[in-house]
Amino acid sequence: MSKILIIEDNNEINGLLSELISNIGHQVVSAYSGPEGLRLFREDSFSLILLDLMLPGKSGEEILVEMRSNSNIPIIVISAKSDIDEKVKLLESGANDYITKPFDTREVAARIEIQLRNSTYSNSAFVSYGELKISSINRTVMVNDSEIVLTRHEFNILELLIKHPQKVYSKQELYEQAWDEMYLGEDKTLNVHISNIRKKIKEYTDTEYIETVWGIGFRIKGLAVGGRR
Amino acid sequence: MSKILIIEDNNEINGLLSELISNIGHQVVSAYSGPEGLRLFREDSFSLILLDLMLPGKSGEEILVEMRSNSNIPIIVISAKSDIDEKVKLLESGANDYITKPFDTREVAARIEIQLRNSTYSNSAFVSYGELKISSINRTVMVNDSEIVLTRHEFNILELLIKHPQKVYSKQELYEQAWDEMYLGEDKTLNVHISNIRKKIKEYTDTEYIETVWGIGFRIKGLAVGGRR
DNA sequence: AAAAAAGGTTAAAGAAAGTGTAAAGGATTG
DNA sequence: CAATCCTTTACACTTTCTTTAACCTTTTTT
Repeated sequence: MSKILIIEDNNEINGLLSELISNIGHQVVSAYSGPEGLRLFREDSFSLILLDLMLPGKSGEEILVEMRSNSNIPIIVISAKSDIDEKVKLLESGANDYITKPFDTREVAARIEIQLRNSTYSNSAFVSYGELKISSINRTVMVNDSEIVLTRHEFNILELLIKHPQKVYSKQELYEQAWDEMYLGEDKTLNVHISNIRKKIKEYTDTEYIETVWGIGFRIKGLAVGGRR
Repeated sequence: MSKILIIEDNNEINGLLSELISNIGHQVVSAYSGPEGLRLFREDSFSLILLDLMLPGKSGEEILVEMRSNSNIPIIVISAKSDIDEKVKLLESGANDYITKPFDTREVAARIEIQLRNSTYSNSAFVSYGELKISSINRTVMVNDSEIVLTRHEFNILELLIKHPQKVYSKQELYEQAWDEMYLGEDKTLNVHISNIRKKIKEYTDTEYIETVWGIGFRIKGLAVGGRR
């Protein structure tokens, strides 16, 4: 089962797609505007995105480019525009498929499955964040194009943080998700691992990527300048 | 540059596609009938196939099914039929994309690039990886031109690893795919097989090809790596 | 500004995971 | 139905990772 994000302002169409995706056994999250879609994209992690072009707040084109700048998640554009120039432009700037409205639900379902099938084996499934680039399939992390080798737990931790930038992970959440075990409070183990990850990242950059959130846990530090302490 | 096979009986369209593909920098081979296309597919190795549906000799549907039975090569169907049932059926039976005639050449170009971009697929009779050369059809493995004889499970394991270099296979994935049976955790069997494969490979080379990923599983070791701990 | 609380770092002991050999147990085949 | 080959189990050994513990630093509270 995959988690799919629908970005579509029209309530009816959003509902229709949502139902369709549930029916073929996937989990759905709906966004009704560009910024909302981008926020969800950044905070959560999805296997595929269905993107409408005409959106309030921010156009689908802009969203596509923004998502492509640090992820190669499959994106299917759904649009009422049948303008061929637009279509080609979108496909060239990174959309994986382009479906014109009105669409047939079975065709949409089939095209979703094709994308999901492709991305399972494509060894290019990665997410970048600043100088970091992480591949879940290869379980590798690159810092400025140099590979750093992380152990199992180290990788799990960094993967969680990078795939959900902005999100603050409590120590308990981090522990339970990276270890898949109960967290029994007051444990320095996690700190040691965080320390080790930081040390490895520092071999290739001076930027600090893991931010400590006092009294709570950790998160990936925002890239934009002007961070507070 | 990729090698692309066009299977299309209409001379004019075949020529048009052929020119288009050359223009975007790929190599083209043209077939004008189903059987001819299949023969070329078997004899040569391509990165992608453009398949017309209405063909003399053998229908595009049949060809699709036949190719899919033993290959994951990206196949783009190009058809005059805009019948939605047909379209869905084809997409579900393994086509990667479906373009209806008349088509825009730029769109075709863009869709070809998308397929090539996501696929790591190779249709060669042999897959080579460094000094290893593996033939799925003959179920043989050569190391520096000397054949090593692997048992069924040994071959299945090495085949998986080599066909998806870089990808880390968890023990569970490896077991379930090589045995086609449920993995019930904590099993040393896989390790013994890995060990045996390594031993056989070592008869003819000093390079270590199978890398252990601690706590996870195994993968084929990168050929030119600069990783550090 | 001192005390208290939370986090950071290091090194080393201990736990967990992986390796390779050998032999037992199954399956297959002539 | 016996011989053979493959798979699995067992075990002693090696490697790597995780955790503990001690001590240090930073931040917050009083």
